[in-house]
Amino acid sequence: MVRAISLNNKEEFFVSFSNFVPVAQWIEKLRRRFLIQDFTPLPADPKAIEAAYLGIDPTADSLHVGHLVPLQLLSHIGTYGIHPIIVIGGATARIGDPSGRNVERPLLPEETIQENKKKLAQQVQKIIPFAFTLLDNSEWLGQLSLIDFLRDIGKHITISYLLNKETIQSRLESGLSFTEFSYTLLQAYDFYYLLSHRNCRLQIGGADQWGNITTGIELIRKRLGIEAYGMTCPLLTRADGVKFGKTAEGETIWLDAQKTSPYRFYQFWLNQADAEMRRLMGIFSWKSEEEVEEVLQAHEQAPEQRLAQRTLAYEMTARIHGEEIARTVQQVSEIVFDKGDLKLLEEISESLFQTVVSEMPHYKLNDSRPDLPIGEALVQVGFLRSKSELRQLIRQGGLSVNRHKLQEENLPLYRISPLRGRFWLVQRGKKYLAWLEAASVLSETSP
RNA sequence: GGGGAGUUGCCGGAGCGGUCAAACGGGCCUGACUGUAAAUCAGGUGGCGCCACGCCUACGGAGGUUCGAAUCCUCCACUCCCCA
Repeated sequence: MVRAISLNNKEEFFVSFSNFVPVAQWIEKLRRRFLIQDFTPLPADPKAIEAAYLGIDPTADSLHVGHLVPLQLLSHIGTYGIHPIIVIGGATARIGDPSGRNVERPLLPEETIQENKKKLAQQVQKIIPFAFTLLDNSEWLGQLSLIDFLRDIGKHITISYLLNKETIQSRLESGLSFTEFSYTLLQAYDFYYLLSHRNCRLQIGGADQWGNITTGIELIRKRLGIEAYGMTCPLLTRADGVKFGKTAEGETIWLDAQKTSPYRFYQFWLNQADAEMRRLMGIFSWKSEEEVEEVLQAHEQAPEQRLAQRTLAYEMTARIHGEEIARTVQQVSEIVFDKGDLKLLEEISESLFQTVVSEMPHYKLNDSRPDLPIGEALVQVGFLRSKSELRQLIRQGGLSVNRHKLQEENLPLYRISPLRGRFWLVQRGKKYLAWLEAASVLSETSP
């Protein structure tokens, strides 16, 4: 049985610390960055590891911010001289990993997986800042015949071993197909294959991957008599238990600009709580420990400046979307929040104004009646869900147009003069800002 | 195969013939306080309307009993538990 060294158990940690000095040093660094949850006993000499791998199944067409955590861990390990390997699970995505799931996954069509694979590969390039190897496990799993699999792999792992896995046990009652049950073995085979062909001895993953990782280690030990290693990063949750990378409303923050605009992406980081910043900067920032410390110190001097959030938000946006876009969305955020003066919006250049509009949520009217009531416009366009919500907001003073609190739902929209002849800055609550664009005068098709 | 329990709003969970658009808690939304933080407090949280009053749609699905059903009956579907 593979034993975990849990960081919750300090005594055990320090035992391992004294046993494996060089590796223990970088473990300690990673620990201070909150990047490690558990790991198996590791060899003292990092050369014994050579390469480390992380598997990602192309089950969606983009990575989201949650994926960044294991990717950062892998990257950091890379900086200690261990070659990173990313395995895109083209084959395993066709099966579906039951870990951390309480219902059977729907099977994905082959074309979708192929498209997802390409997109994820591109995104990974942006995240790992140096050379790494990218593989697709269909390369070897596709070759594997069922009979060979059962003889060579299945024979080494007992059912009771698998049934003891927490991820499998928790699904036994709610239903687990044989297909998903087999997933663990396929991932174990990945590890076995990578060790055999790439001399990769370390697998990393999220905490939910622990069971899959240790099965691989077990398989390698039994078949080859070689020791392999595993390491997991924490699954980030916020104080309230919501998965990190999802907003409170359940919206996922994707890396793909089409799915999550760079403005939203920037705002996501900017809105993080002070108390989380040490951990978040440790995990996500490439700044050195000293630099992070400096930022946090400065932040504490004047928390209202939100320096830590701004710093991280900029860094992350620049990494994923590029410096130029990062600068733009930062500027846009400042224009609409900090210096929320409408005059400024009238004064900036047309192209900058266009950028502001296109970066932010944007609703377009197609009703050009001159007496269109403002409330109706906002509901029609989807900014508000219903008239009930509209009234509710007005009653509480949570709705404004061009920075003026709205008090009357039936006020004709055009009574409020739009910015630049056709835009209104509409605001719901404190943070949700969007643009409402007037219907073009030519398309007068409304009844 | 036999016996038992259950399916309620975003979630958990009350309700067991009318006063139920459904207690309570969580979540979420909004407000106050602030720093686009946290904590706290307050209001709201099916939809619509001429909004302190009314209408429509809702308590797994389909029928039925009744002046009246989330609540009773029948059938169907699904879930869980115990015994074989």
